[in-house]
Amino acid sequence: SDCTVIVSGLACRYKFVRESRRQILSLHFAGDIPDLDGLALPKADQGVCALTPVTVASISHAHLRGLAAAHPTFAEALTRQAMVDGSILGEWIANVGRRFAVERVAHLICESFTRMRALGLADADSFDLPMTQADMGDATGLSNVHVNRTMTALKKSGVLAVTRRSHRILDWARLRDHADFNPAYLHLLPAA
Amino acid sequence: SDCTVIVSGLACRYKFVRESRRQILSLHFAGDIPDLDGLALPKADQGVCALTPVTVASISHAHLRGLAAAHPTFAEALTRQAMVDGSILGEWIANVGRRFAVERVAHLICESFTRMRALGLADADSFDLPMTQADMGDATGLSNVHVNRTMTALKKSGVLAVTRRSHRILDWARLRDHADFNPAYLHLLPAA
DNA sequence: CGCCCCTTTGATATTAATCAAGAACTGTGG
DNA sequence: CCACAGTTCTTGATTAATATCAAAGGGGCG
Repeated sequence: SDCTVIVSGLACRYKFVRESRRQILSLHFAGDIPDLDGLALPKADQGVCALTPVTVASISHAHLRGLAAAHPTFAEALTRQAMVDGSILGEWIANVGRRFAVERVAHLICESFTRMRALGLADADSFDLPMTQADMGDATGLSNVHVNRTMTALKKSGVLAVTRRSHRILDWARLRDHADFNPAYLHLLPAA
Repeated sequence: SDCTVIVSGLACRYKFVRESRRQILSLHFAGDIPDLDGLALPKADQGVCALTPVTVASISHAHLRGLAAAHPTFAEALTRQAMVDGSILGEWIANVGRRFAVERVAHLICESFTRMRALGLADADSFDLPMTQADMGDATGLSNVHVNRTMTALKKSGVLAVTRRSHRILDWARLRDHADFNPAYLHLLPAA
């Protein structure tokens, strides 16, 4: 009966298929509330876990509901966030359903970079994506091995350089093109 | 600035990847509001279309907001529905990302049957799923050809009989098992 | 009847998974 | 500082899953 707010670090929601295959459903950065749906749905059907060490805060559902009742703007922000989450989930379905491996991985990188940049967590051209390649596989529906080969290909093609999970974007236009990435679905507010 | 309520027929949300590959994101039956997110998000980034002839009703956002303000129970139902939608999207990501073709197709059938049954649109053991196999492919991230082979396999294995898009469930337990289907994510209210 | 759309089937090509092993890195304790 | 143990990354060889291409049947409908 509490919601979790990510304060720092990287978390994700996931589901298991047949107790063995993990699929990551969404990534959550500072400010996100991965289990917001717990407010309206009694029993959770998806897991939340940390991909890096994470610091979190808790807000009771009661408290959250109180805030929403007292401040309509807050309630609106909450539902808006829920809708954005849904929009991102939709893009992920398209990503795993209809994109090739290179496109999927590139898309994951584009999305992470764009979101982190919007949060001030990324530099103009480089950022830390602190997940393992196995995690990236679980996010894109690929095997860890294939993620590795795909990353190698992206590096060779010169759009990206990676050292110790720090990613440097060498050619954003081409990376975006590899990924078929259009940030509209993130519904970021026009550059503040 | 209107929301659409499905009154009858089958609709879906979808996205295109590179203008050529379609991915269906969700199915919508009578009572659903496929574009509810338009309430909080100004520009839609996903399409809605009919898979069968559909009758719809329109409600203006203003009206909807008025109803929500006047009747907290209604507002709650709305957000609850949005959360359930999100939960279903999550299961679809897992379906497309981590399941084999048979599992995906079987899962689509299990979900459709369960949802239609909950709405009184399906018989105890048979129902109409009025989408083409190409549509099923777009919903599961498979080619129409492979959907066909998979359906053939399901029919041969004796869990299902299909005539003219009318599906008869011959062995629900086994079908559910083929699909790795657990209806928890649908958050249906305990049998009324 | 004829046409169009959908389904079915076969042959082949492509994509990505799996298996296996070795290299590089991370952090740990001596 | 170094040896080490445990991950993670990388690479190769092989297999499995699914796409694509092509063409032939069916069914409904004007």
